[in-house]
Amino acid sequence: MARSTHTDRDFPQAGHDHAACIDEALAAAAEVCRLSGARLTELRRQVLLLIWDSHAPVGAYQLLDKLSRDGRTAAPPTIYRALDFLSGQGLIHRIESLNAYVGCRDPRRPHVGQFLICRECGTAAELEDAEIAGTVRARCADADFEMHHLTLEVLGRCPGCRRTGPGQADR
Amino acid sequence: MARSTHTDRDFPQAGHDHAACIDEALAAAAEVCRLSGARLTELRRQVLLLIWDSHAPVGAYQLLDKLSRDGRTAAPPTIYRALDFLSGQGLIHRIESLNAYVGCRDPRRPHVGQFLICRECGTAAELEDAEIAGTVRARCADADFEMHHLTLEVLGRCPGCRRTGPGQADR
DNA sequence: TCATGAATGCAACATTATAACATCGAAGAT
DNA sequence: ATCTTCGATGTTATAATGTTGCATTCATGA
Repeated sequence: MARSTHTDRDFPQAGHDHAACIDEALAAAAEVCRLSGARLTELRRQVLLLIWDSHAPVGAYQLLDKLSRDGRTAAPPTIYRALDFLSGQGLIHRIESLNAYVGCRDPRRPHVGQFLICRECGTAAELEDAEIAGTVRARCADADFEMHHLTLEVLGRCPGCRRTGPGQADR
Repeated sequence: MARSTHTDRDFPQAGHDHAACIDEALAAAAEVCRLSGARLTELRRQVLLLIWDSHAPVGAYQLLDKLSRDGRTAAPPTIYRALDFLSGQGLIHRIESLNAYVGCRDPRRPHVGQFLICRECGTAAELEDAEIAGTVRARCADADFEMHHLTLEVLGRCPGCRRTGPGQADR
């Protein structure tokens, strides 16, 4: 069966051009906020950048540490408000099974996130697969259940870590 | 499209015979533990019962309160150890998006849980749909990703709550 | 310039989960 | 029957994650 409409971007490779990811994320964020009339303040922009440090989900308190290291005073509400804003704009997703947050690769098109998350390197890839979403919707319809939000997270081992050998520790 | 092999039990109805659910859960638990050689102690049995108070996922500290009301002294590790044991035996599932725990309806057959969770009444229904699981596995294969664990949780509104009217508060 | 409301700073607190170590008790070995 | 052993439980403290409430600042439009 065809891969249907999932994103054309594959699992983030070790040596990819991450600066391009960051540039794209910032450009998309600016556009999304402009269209929605929301204010992408310096703080919010800064937090978004910190989240985009890598493709691995980051915890709220890790972000707090990073903010502090950047010289900004920050208490938990600071970061949680920024996270609320960013996720409200669809710029980031929360990974429920890790209590962590990751940048969205396609915020211009609203969608529910579907994630493959590597236990070894921490990297998360966003799937956004229409067939999965469709099947889940169909099952909800079967059950007469009104679907509001889907959480789909697969934990496992990414292509890169599989190549580097089998015996690594979890994280 | 056919419903494939998902469980024959539908969304738990308001007036169903819950005593039967409890009996079945206890019987299954006894059998599972007997087969695995694990010890279903009084404490663990008691916690399992408390979880089966309803089909709504319960938080660890709610369980602690219930245990205390039952006259048993209990600190957090008590409950978390029981939860670890029960989920290790496949007798309960953790709902990541709620930080809560719910009884498994078919512990004899190991599986990954897929849940429909009602925001209004809290009730969770376990799907265990082979088509969804198959599609997810296929996407992982496409991405050369080694799947270890799937978390699939749909938040929404259950048939019963839909019938009682549209304007209820979340929970 | 002023009024307004959103954004941020800040202190305290609530919730969820784990670590470390002591004690108890069931089950088999002697 | 008693001992030994190891898993299960008790207990205290603490870590990790998230929220409430209120004061202050700042951008924006009247």
